[in-house]
Amino acid sequence: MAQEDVHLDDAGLALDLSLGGGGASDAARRQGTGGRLGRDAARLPPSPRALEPSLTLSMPDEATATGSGGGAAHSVSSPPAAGVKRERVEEADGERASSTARAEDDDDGSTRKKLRLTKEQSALLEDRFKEHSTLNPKQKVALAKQLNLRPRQVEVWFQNRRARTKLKQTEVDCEFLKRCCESLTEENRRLQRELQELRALKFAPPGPGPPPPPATAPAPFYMQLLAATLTLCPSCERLGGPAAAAKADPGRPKAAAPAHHFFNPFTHSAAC
DNA sequence: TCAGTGTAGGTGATTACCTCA
DNA sequence: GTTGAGGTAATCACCTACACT
Repeated sequence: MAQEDVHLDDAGLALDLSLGGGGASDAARRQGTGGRLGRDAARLPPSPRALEPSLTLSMPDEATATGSGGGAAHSVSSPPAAGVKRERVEEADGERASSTARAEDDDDGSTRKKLRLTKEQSALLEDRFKEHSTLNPKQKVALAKQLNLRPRQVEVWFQNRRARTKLKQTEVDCEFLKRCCESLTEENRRLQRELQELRALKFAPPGPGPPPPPATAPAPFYMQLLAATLTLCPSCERLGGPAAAAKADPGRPKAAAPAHHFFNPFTHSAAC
């Protein structure tokens, strides 16, 4: 993605928004254009462990799930001479492959398998993630057992889910800031125009009739957004909104918020 | 219309590093 | 100060969907 910069020079406020990332192709990334290259360059080429195939493409109930004779293609013992893609092609019935708790290391040892969770597994993981974005070891083992996965797989799934959720939120935040900046720019232009008009009026000869009332522009977009998104400081628990205050401290009276401590949702900091 | 191909995006897995008890 | 567990960040590698020829 191209970098986008937003400047608000007119208002004496400058803010650069870099909306980067996601632009690197697989090929580019494989050539080491990633941001962590400096720290991780030493791990190229990949360690033997990275090349270890750790999982298989078998369904726990594939005999019944596929309902056809094509299920044998998932077998671990099938000759993997041509690598993973051949195995995918051989999934004639289109059933999504899944790793299972029974998964074992592949005999082949040349490439690691790309596995897909079933819809049911993904749905349950999503449900659990909505409840809690982290799992304690007990929950992890229980969920793994329920899904017929290894605890490590559940752990990895949650790690990736957290990372990608955060990434999406960052993108949303960037978009929000971008719109804020656009709104500020427009507001600044409007104020500049207004100032010019006032200056012109000051030096204009007095005319008959009362001066026109000041134009009441609607609240600028950024103000509306800020009002909608700013919450009160969670660290000092001085939450202004009734719902937020009740959530933070149900025992606290709703009116017991003497000072407003605005919380910046982007920096996760408060001015208190 | 169909097959082959290139590409972008999604996602499971790995690795290095950081934080904290 | 050391250690182990669990977290994040970055990345790899595979797979799929889709556009294009």
